[in-house]
Amino acid sequence: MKRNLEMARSYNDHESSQETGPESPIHSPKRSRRSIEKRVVNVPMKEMEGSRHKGDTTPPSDSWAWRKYGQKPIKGSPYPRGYYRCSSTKGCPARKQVERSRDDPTMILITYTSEHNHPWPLASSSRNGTKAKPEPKLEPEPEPEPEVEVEPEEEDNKFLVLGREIETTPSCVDEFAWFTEMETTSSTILESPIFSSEKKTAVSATPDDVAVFFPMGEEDESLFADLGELPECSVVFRHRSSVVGSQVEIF
DNA sequence: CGATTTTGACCTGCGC
DNA sequence: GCGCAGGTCAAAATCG
Repeated sequence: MKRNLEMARSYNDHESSQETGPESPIHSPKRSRRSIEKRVVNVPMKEMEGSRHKGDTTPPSDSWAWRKYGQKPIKGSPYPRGYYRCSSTKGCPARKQVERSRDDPTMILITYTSEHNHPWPLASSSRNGTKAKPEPKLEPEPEPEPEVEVEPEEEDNKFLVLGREIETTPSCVDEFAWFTEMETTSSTILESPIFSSEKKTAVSATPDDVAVFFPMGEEDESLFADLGELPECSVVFRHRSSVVGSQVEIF
């Protein structure tokens, strides 16, 4: 593997092409990490039974296509960390890191990463029907939640955002064309009951915050029960100019 | 043959 | 400023 100046140049090109490139910009090393949101999810190894591949950093299967682009040994951890990029759609900015928990090797730590303007490509991780029982782990004491607290309330297009009932508006849908594109171009996603055409994809918004929901059925709900309070089929993000690196820990 | 994974090099951010 | 650790790239290998 010879990498010379060409390599170094590609980094710069990548950086400069972000402004004019046709594709959505993916994360650039130079981009401030403050504009990157992270979401950490713990998944029991059990969940991985249905995964296509096995391995230390093999992520649990979900409704999204992920392509591995790197793996690194992490200092202090006996397990390497795998780096995955969303390949469901072209230019998808979402990424995730998968590693075994050093404290509990039976747990897989998944860190979803995306730029703050992009929704989290979260979806079911238990499509094989495996019902992992809810982890008895204690929920960390409620600390000031920087994120929008959202509760899925399936009632047509209405949803609760911070206790307020919000209704879907067409303009909101336009704003999330990213998702629309996902639905039409990814067969993987179409397979998911979450994205089935009959189900309404609800989008709600407030002037400052934006939350997107994918209402789930009862069985889906039970599937996600083990994921704590973050239903993987829901997506929360927001429009805020100053985002302090938010990180949500499940469990 | 196209898509995905592996793997080593390189870049960036951060702490000292 | 330097070194380390984490993150990313892309060629080569592998897979389906």
